[in-house]
Amino acid sequence: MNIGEVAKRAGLPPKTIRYYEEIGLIAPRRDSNGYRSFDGQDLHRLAFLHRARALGFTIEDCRTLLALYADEGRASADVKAVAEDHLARIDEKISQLQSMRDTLGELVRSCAGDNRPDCPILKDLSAKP
Amino acid sequence: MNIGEVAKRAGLPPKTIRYYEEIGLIAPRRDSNGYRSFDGQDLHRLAFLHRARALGFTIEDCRTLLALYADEGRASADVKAVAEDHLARIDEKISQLQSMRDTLGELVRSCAGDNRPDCPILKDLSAKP
DNA sequence: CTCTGACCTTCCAGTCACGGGAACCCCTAT
DNA sequence: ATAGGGGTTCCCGTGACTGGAAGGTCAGAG
Repeated sequence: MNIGEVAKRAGLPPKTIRYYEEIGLIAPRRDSNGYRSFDGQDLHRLAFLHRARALGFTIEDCRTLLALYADEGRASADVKAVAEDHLARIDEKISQLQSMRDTLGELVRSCAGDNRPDCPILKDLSAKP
Repeated sequence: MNIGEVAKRAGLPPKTIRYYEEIGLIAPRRDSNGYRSFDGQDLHRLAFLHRARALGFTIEDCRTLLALYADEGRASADVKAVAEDHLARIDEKISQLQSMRDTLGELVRSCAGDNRPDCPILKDLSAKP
């Protein structure tokens, strides 16, 4: 499989696949003409990466997860630890965003949004602490 | 005021303040020795920026908001529009994260987390579509 | 007067996970 | 022979900073 074909199947842009090779997440072999040649296992790893990235895991998390996946003697606790850390980061991010959203929503709600200059949003932003 | 002093008062690192000057968000005058010299208005702008960034506005949003703030003839509708756009982006981000969180939470919940290798998390990541 | 240490300055590099684009090579079909 | 649609490498840019190096400035201590 050439890169275009595997890209379509894995649902990742060719650029991203080249990048993943560059940082050592995959290592497809090369044809005599220099083209990357992907086999089923490469595709499988790429699909894995696609799914893991869609769940928000960082590239380094993905590296760890791929290593655990390849390690038959892994402990599921190690996988779970990675996922739990990530989950905690997501939760933190969500609560930050929700706090922003609450404040901002209140400001938006209280702003007339007409052609007069008075604006509680600007008033809040410029409030002395 | 030197940069250290204004940094403390505005709650921003000196590095960030220099960066804000570089991209034209502030323009403090300079002392004869080359040191930046901040007045009350500079401090006020920096506090404004600090607050706006804390609400998640991008730097370009901040630039717009500062311009609107300075414009006595502004329409509050323009301010509200910026805030509403931003609010929409936040909501989208939150729902993305929550969808990740739901999936990931389910996976974590179903993983034994012991020293056996079987792991539903890896199973999910490596599932063929 | 010198020295120390805390400031300040600029400039350069790195972050994260790619994306755009240039310049060039390869393969197939017409 | 040529046109097109692949592929390749390399370099730059993204957002919003952060770290660090190399060096100028200033106040107080000895």
